[in-house]
Amino acid sequence: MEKLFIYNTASRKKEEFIAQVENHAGMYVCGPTVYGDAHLGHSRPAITFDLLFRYLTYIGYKVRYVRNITDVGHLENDADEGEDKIGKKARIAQLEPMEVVQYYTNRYRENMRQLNVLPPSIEPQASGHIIEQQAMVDQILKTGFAYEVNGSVYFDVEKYNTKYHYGKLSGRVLEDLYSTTRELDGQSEKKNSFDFALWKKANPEHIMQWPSKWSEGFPGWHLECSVMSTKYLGEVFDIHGGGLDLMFPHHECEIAQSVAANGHESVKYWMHNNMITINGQKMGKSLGNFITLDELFSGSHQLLEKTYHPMTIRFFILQAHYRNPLDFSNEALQAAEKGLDRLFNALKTLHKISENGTSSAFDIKKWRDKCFDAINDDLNTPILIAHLFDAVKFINSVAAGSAQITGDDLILLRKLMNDIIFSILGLKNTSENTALDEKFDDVVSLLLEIRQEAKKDKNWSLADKIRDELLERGIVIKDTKDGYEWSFK
RNA sequence: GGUCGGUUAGCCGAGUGGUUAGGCAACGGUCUGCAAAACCGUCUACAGCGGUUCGAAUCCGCUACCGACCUCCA
Repeated sequence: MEKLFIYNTASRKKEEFIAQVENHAGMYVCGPTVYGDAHLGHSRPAITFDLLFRYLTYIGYKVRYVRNITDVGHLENDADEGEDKIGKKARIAQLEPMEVVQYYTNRYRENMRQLNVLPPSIEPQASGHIIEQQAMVDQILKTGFAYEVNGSVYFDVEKYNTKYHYGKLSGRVLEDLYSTTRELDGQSEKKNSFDFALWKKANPEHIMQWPSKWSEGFPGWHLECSVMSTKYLGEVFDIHGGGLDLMFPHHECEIAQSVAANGHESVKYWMHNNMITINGQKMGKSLGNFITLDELFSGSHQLLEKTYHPMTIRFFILQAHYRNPLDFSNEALQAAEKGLDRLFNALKTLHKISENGTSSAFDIKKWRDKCFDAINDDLNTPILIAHLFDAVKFINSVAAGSAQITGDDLILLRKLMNDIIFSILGLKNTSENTALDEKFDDVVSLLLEIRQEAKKDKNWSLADKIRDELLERGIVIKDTKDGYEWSFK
């Protein structure tokens, strides 16, 4: 099996991935809070961990991938005084909270499908695990790291920190938090402002609440991940992923909860993807500077110069390393689009060319090792893609007759290119047609056949007319050596 | 203010103590009725100032600038 090294946020080092259970890998990734459409930022963790999911599977692990849907307990603004995000949306839209949840969950899944992100093995919802969350609150109360006030239960960070280190993941020291954590307006029920809710008593008008021994209420946001990861992956599991912005306080709180409840940590490898920025600033819902995925795919945002195919987005994201920030721009996206086209054209060429020599001008086995070294090095897809373009150049040279390839090498190169591009990187051909498109393709092809005949008769005015008129309707004609190609503008 | 990270050619974006990352754009060429596309070739940068070293863009220090987290966030 390939030796995979991944950067563990907990140790700030690249570590060899060694599974808890041989040949099995467990992954938990923080999914979306379903109160709005997914934006470009959401695509990064989805694609990053989809890549990991695919790669672990590819190299032979049986992977259980859990990605949650947050549908309750996630508060707006201040951690304790804010309104539940789903509840707020439901109130404004005059819908049942679960209608909001269902609507945005469906849309999220559709966007993920478009990005060719595989569905996780399990996609649990917080609202479906209220009982388990209550059990964990109980457990933490029992071990003494939580306290109850007026029907709400809070995690006692200060007490926890006397025995363990609260802040170890994000490198925070509790003493600093005293001065940097914002004080709440009015009197808080909490002993300290950095304590966080495990169970919140709901106001009577709160539309999402469940009975419990403490109060009619709802679980705290951080709890769901601790509970659902444990339930489906065990008390100790391999990988926990999520956006860098969740490291503190969300993941820190998860660690504290697990340790308080079970006496030990659950996660072996913490992985965090970096942010997507726009004009150098983080793209986020609360900042109002985000572009939704639907807007990207349809070009309907004022910042967009054109529509972008979901695969362009995927390739754009894979061309940067997941731990570095990635800045959005039309120019960068269009560069990715053209590069991806070039890659797929070469792939098409690769299946057309045939053996043309007794030795190859390109050491395929060495190239293979370089590709896997790249991805094994903390999923370094930019390097991997750079290697793919080395192969592209070679393939084109073979097609042009200026390089040789043996039959065995051709078979090997085809397999490797397919494996890397489709199975591992999860890219899809952008010109894949549906049944409806085939009819359309037929009609356009008919016009282009007529144009070919006109060209043969040197009837340039008719040939140009067809080309120009189609262009006016958004269809671009490209003549090739042995025919033509067309695409939408 | 605290903590952490970053500053790479026109743009995006990797990486390494000494040898061309890659993509896009640009330029030159091949092909072509024209155009586009495609293909081939060219383009050698690492914020500033010190230090370590035979050698640093790569390690260390300082300065400047940028960002993330510290409140919900992918």
